[in-house]
Amino acid sequence: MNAFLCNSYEIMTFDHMTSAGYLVHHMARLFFEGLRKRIEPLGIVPGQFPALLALWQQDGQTQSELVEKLDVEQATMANTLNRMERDGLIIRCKHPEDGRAKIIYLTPKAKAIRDDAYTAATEVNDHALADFSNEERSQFIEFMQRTIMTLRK
Amino acid sequence: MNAFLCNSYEIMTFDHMTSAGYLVHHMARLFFEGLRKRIEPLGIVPGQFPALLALWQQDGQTQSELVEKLDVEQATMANTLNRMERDGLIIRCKHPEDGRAKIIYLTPKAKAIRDDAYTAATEVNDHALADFSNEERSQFIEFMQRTIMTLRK
DNA sequence: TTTATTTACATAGCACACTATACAATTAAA
DNA sequence: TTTAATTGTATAGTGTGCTATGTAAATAAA
Repeated sequence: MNAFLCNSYEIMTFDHMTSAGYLVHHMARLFFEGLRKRIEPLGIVPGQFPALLALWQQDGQTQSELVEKLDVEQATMANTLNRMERDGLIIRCKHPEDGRAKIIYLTPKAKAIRDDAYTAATEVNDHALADFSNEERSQFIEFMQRTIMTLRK
Repeated sequence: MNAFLCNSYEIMTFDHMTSAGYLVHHMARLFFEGLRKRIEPLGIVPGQFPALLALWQQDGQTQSELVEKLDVEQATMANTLNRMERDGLIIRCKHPEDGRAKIIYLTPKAKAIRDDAYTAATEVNDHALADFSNEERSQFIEFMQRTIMTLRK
């Protein structure tokens, strides 16, 4: 259980139960799947959530603005937007001033599911932190924010 | 910044900066990429890490044992093992008693990189939590363990 | 003993992350 | 003004997760 309980260096191993990276990865998969099940009825998938959040907050952004805000690679964003366009969640319009850029607009379908999507995401978060006190909860959030700041450099 | 600062319900939005799921997902991507860069010289990729950890700890396990320990789907494990076999990290041998099962053994190549891989993973964790006190660190780890327990049901 | 169920594994198909690369439009330098 | 560098987007290729499905071997039920 604890590395210090090992009786020799030879059998002392990297412990996945106390590795931050390992735990983060495991958590991420569980959150992702929890969200997937809840938003499936809405016709969206977890990978579309960040872009939807940004566009619900402010419709009509360019791809590069979304890339900046969501901290994903440009190619990832382009592919995600392709699927969202295919699924009737967004349309891409020409930018009036910049011939390279395109402006992303939400369709009525995407606008309509906003509140249900918020509810689904909140449910996942609440379930995950059900046994946390309010103080623990905000401390956990703060720890994660700090970690992200550090890793983004 | 804070939902309570919004002056009306209408413009109050789900905040990605305080959503546990959003933060976990972002963290996971950053850890993943940090590890990727460090273990690339070793000839392995982050998705192989969990299986390698389990096999470094105990060589010669079946696929179903790994699936159980790593909490991934059987298909995910099978595909990961396919790539590991292709990359010369493991070999699959017939199980002496069970004709369905196969036993996974590490190759010398996989055994040889163990210590360097531990070092790489430790570096990522230490970098991510560089500004955490020992107490904060263990609290963070405990929060994540609790979250995983809850989400696994 | 024959049949049904369960178990161990493989594969197909898809989502979503990445790097590497290409190209056209804009902006800066010469 | 012509050329060079930068910017916005798209696509190809790959890794790693998922679900759904198929198959052979082992076990349970009949």
